[in-house]
Amino acid sequence: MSTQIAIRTGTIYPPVQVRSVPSIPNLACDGAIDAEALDQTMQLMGATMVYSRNSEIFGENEPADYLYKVVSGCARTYKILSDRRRQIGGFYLPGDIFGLEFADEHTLSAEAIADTKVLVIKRRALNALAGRDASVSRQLFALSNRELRQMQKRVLLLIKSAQERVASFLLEMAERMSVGNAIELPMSRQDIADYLGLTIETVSRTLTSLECAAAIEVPTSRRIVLRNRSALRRLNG
Amino acid sequence: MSTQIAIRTGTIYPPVQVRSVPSIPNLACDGAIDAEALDQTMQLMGATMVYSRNSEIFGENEPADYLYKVVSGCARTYKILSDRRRQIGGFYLPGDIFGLEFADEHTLSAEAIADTKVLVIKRRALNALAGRDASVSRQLFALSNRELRQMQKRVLLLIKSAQERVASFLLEMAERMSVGNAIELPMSRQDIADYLGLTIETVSRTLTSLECAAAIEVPTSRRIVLRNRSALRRLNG
DNA sequence: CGATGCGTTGATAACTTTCAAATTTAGTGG
DNA sequence: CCACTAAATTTGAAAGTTATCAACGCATCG
Repeated sequence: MSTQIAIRTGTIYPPVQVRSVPSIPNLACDGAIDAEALDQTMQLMGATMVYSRNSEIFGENEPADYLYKVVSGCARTYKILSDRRRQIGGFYLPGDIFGLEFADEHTLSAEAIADTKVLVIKRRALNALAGRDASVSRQLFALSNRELRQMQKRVLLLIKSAQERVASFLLEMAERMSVGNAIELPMSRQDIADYLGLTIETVSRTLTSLECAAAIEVPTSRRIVLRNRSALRRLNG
Repeated sequence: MSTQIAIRTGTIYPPVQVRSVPSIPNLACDGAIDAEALDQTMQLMGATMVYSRNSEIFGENEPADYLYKVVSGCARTYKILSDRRRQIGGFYLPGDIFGLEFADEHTLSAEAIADTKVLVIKRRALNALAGRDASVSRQLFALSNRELRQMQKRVLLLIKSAQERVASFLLEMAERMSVGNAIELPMSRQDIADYLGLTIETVSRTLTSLECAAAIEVPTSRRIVLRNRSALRRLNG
C-alpha cells in the first residue's frame, strides 16, 4: 500500500497568502461556530486514504503539504528522541484533524494506531479557499489555537505526578470518546506511557491503584469504566 | 506606581480582521526577515512603562489587549496551580515580546523579575496595521510560531531528567544572553525550578554536580560560566 | 502446542522531593 | 560604612516516587 503522498519540494509562499496573513492575536473563536465549513470542504476536496495498523502517515521532516482528518480509526503523532525514547504528540480520533504544522515541514511523524481511514486535503488548496472564505480561515485558526491550548495543558500535566497524569489522560479521553462512562482505548499502554512521559509499568500500576481506589474499573485492558470522576478530578489537581 | 493599563471590555472583532485571517499553515518564516518592521512600529506607537521588581504586568484572565516588548530588565509569565505550585511559562529578555495570547484573555500572569522597562502597544492597533503591512503581520505570525515551537521543546524537556532539564536551560539561556561563556541570570533558583518543573533544591544540587563535573562554573549564584558545552549538550539528549 | 505480543506484578535501584539546618548574600537602618 | 535582619542558596538525611530488570499470565495466531 503506497500511502506516501508527500513529495519534497522547494518552499514557495504564494504572494496571495502572504498578504492575507494573520492579525492572529485577536481571533479567539474556537471552531464552535462555523464548524461545518471546513468539514464540508474536506469532504468535497479531500481524498480518502486508508492506513493499516502501525503504518506511517507522514514522517518527521517531510514537507507538510497535507492536512488530515480522521474518518475512522485512530492516529498518533510522535517523535523519537535521541535516547531512543518516543514522545507522543497527540492522539487523533474520528473527526479530529492533524498534520497542522507551523512550519513547512512536519516536526512530528504520524502513524495509524488501528486501521484508519482519513480524509486528506492539500494545504495549498485549503489556504487558497481560506483566502476567499472567512469561515474556513477562522476554523483553521481555531484549529491551531486548540493545538496550542492542548500543548499548554500538556506542559502543566507533565510537571505533575504519575497519578495525576493518568487521571488527566482518562478524563481527557472520556471527554473525547466516552460512551456513558466507558472508554474504549484504541492505543496500547506503551502509547499512553509515551504520551504521559511515564513507563508502561507505571501506567499499568497506576491504573491498578485507581481501580483499587474504586475510581475506575478495567474489565479488559483496552476498556476502562470511570466510576468516580470527581475522585479523578481531585487527583488531576 | 499604577502599572495596570488593561481595562475589561467586551470582545469586539473588527470585521476587517476576520476577513484577512490566516492561511496559517503555510507561513513558516521565523522573523529573521523583516525583523525591523514590528520593532519600529512598537517604538513609534508603543508607550514605555516601567515595572519594579516583582510587580505585576498583567494577570491571568485579564483581557489581553496589549503586547509587551522588553526594553531592559526581564519578565516572567506564570500560572499558579491548584496545589499552589507555580509553573513558569517563559522568561522574556530585552528584545523579547510577550503577551501574545491565543484568546482574548491572558492565560498566564506576567511579572517583572527585575526592574523592567517595556514598550506597550495596543494589540488592536497592531492588528489594524498588520492588515495593511504584510511584513508586520508576518512577524506577528512568526512570533506565535516561535512561542509554539518553544512550547514543543518544553514538552520534550519535561519528560527528561533533572540534569537534562538544567543543562537544556543553561544552553537556552546561553544562546539568548551569554557574553562569551558567561550567563548573568536575572531569575532566582525558584524561578528556574518552577520553569523546569523541579524543586529549588534539585536545581541547586544539579548545578553543583555540573560544577563538579567541570561542565560549568558558578562564581556567584546568579552568574554561570559554561566550561564544556558539549558535555551539557550530551546531557541534553 | 509453542511462539509472540501485550499487560501485569514484584523486587530493587535510581532519582527527586521533603524536611531541616547551615551558609551565603542582599537589604536596611543606624 | 557597619551591623543586623531577612531572604536566598546550598547541603544533608530520610522518605517518597518512578524506572529498571525480571518473571509471569493471558490472550492470539500460525
